[in-house]
Amino acid sequence: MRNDPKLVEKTSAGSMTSLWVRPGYLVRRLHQIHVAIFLQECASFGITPVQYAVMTALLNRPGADQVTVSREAGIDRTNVADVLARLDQRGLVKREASALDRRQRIARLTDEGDRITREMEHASLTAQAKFMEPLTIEKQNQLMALMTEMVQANNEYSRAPAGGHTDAD
Amino acid sequence: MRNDPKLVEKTSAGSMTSLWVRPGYLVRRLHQIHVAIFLQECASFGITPVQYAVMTALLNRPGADQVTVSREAGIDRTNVADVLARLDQRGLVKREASALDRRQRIARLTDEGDRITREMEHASLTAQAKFMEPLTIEKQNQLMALMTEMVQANNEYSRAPAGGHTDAD
DNA sequence: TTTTATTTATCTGTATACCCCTTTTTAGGG
DNA sequence: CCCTAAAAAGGGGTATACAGATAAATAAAA
Repeated sequence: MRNDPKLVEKTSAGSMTSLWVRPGYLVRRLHQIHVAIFLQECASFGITPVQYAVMTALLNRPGADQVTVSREAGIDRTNVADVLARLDQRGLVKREASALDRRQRIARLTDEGDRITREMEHASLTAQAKFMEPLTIEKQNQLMALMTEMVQANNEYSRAPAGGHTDAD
Repeated sequence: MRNDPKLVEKTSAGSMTSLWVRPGYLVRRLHQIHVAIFLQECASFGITPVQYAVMTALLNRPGADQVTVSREAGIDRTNVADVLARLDQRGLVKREASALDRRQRIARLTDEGDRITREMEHASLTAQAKFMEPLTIEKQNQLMALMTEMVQANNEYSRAPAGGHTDAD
C-alpha cells in the first residue's frame, strides 16, 4: 500500500500529477521492459526485437522490397534500410536489385538467417510469456484485445503504417 | 472484415504467425503511435515526450540530481544526461554542481522552462485523450489498470527502475 | 511522346535508449 | 588515517525511430 506508485501526488507544481496516470508513460515503460526481456532471453543470438520482426517478415515474404517489409513489420521505411544493412553485414540477409522494378531493392534471408529465425522462435515465445506473466490468462487476453484495438484504430499515425496484409496476395 | 490484420496467416514459414499476436509488436506500435500523436499535438513547443517527462520531474523535484530525475521519469540514467544537456542548450534547464555532494550535478528548470512545462499541460492532456479516444471510457480504464499492473510487476527490467516515489519525501 | 506525378531508396540530422568503461567523489572498514 | 567499495557522472559505441531532402525509376496525364 505504502509502496503504491499511484499514490504519488503533486508537490510544488500546480496541477501536476504522477506519471503513472499518463498512458504515454506506461506505454513507454512497457516498451522498455519488453525490449529488455527480449534481449535478455535472446542474448545468445544477438538479435534485437526489431531485427527479429524484419527476419520473420522476410520468412513470410521472401524477396520482399523494403517498403513491403516496412509495412509487414510495422517499422519506419528509413529504419528498415538500416536494419537490413546490419543483417546483411552479418550475413543473415542478402539484398539485390529487383529485375521487375529497378527502384526496388529485394531482400531475402540467407540459409543462416533462415535457420536463426526459426531457432529463435522458442526464445521469442519464452520472452513473450515472461513479459505477460504478471497477468492472469484472462487479463492477458484482455490486454492483447485492447492493444490490438488501439493499434488498429490509430494505425495511420507514425511512419510505420503496418499493413500486415496485402490485397495482391 | 477483409481488412482485419489479424486474419493474416502463415505463408511459406512453418509455424510463424502474424505479428499481431505478439505482445511486443503491439507495445512497440503503441509506443510509436503515442510519440507521433504527442509530437503532433505539441509541435508548437518542440518538446518530445521524454523531454516533457524530464521537465515535469523537475517541476515536482526542483534541484534533483540526474539519478533522481532518472528514477522519477523512468528514463535511463545515461539518457537523462543527454536530455538535460539538450534542454540546457535551449535554455529550459540549468545545471550546476551540488554543494552537498560534488559528484552530483543538480538540475533546475529556468523560468522559461517552468513556463513552458505548465503551458504544455493542456496539449499533453489533449494528446492523451486523442491517443485513448478509440476506446470506450470503460476500456480506457481497463487498459490503464492492466498496463499499470504490468509495469509495476516488471519494474526491475530495463535500466529505468522508475521510483515514482521516495520514502524520504 | 513529352510532361508531370508518384514511388522507392538514400542521405543528413536529431533524439531516444542502453551497453561498457573510466574518472571523480564519497562512504566504510580496518 | 588509509584503503577499498560504492555512487555519480561522463565518454564512446550501437541500434532504433523519424523528419526532411534529393535522386532515380516508373506510372499517369497531356
